[in-house]
Amino acid sequence: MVTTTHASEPRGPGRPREFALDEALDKAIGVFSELGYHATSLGKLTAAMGIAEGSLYKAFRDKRAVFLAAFERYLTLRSEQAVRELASARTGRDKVRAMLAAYAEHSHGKVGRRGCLVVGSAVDLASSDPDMAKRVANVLAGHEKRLVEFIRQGQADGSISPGIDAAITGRLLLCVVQGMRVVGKTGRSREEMTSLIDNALKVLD
Amino acid sequence: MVTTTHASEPRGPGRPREFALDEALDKAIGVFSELGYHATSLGKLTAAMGIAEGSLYKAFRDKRAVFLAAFERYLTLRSEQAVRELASARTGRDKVRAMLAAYAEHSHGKVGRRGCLVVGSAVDLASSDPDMAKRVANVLAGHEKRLVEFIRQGQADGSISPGIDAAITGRLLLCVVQGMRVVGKTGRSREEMTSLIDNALKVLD
DNA sequence: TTGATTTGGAAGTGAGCACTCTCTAAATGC
DNA sequence: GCATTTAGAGAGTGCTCACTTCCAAATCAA
Repeated sequence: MVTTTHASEPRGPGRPREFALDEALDKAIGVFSELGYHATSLGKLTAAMGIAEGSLYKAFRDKRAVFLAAFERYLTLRSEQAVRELASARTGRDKVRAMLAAYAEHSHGKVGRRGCLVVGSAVDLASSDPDMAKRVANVLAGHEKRLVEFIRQGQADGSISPGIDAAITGRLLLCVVQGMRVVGKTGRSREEMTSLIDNALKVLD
Repeated sequence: MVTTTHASEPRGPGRPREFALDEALDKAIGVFSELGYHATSLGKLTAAMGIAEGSLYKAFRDKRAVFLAAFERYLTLRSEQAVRELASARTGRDKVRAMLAAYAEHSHGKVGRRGCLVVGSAVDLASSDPDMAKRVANVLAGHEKRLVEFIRQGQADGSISPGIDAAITGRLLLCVVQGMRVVGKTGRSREEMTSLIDNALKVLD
């Protein structure tokens, strides 16, 4: 089977890997998101990924390396999805709205209960793993920067009031979307989350 | 010394407890908030609380019971503090502002990095401990209800626009404050957090 | 004082953890 | 086809975990 992200690798010697790395990582994302890093034992991890412990340690140095790979893949997937969902948005305001809508969709029902891997990392690992803390901080800073850019763009295209402070408002909206992820962990409906969007957009006026 | 919350207990027979329960719980709140439930070992817990394992198990059934007691005390302390900080607020708008300000004060610097025990519980225990999940959901629902009441009060006293939907706006503000706690874990300055307050209040117009 | 009762504290215990070893299977290259 | 290389899988390993046990110390009721 396909071994890594690229289908046609320049196959070397040795027995080929029997499982798809990315698919296994997708399962890992699920367990880590649901239980957090510390509560996820290797038994649960291998059971979810569908591979034996030995095989997992052939592919990754240790548990932390698995988490790191899952974390990076999570970011890639979410980023790709964001690009898709923002494609149709033209004005800066539409882009902000699309971003809020994307978070609303991820913050209700089963997926909402599962939670966000970034938020989970921030809570579970930030104090014990300085490197992970830095990564999480970078991700949130990136989201913040993107929101600020959307706001500036909106101020340029006229869809957002020129009177507001883009930096502060961007940070505020970062809090809104991260907060949606936390509140979504307590089991909320789609309507409860999507109804927030238009109200949140009032900070752009 | 004093053993429990009430100084003058009707002392029974036996050797008196040598440590103050509430003070020990305050230390427990610190460790649990910083590391989360699963990453907090009994060794770290007893070291922080300043008591031996045997003594801890005399006072609590198990680790979960310690966490539960710390959780309840955390809620009590925060609630008492909230009452104090809201005392001077007269209008509904002022009460909402005071609540945002309180969260901003807890979401920067060292305390911000330590994180919120409720948010931590939501992320670390919600999926593995249904009872804790329910407790967290109840706490957030309580905060939401309070915010909604403040908004309704503000609409009655004229400090908040009567045109807005109190239920939705209250939920939105809940996301804002919980999000501040998440973002605050990545190390933010006081100014970064307090500057959000006035911008967030625009959703009341 | 004496006996009952409870705490303090350290040593001990079984379970579960992350991780490794070993052996077999399956691929490539000469 | 044989040597080499890598993957798969399960048994094994040492360690840490939550939790218990045991005994000395401290207090109260008689």
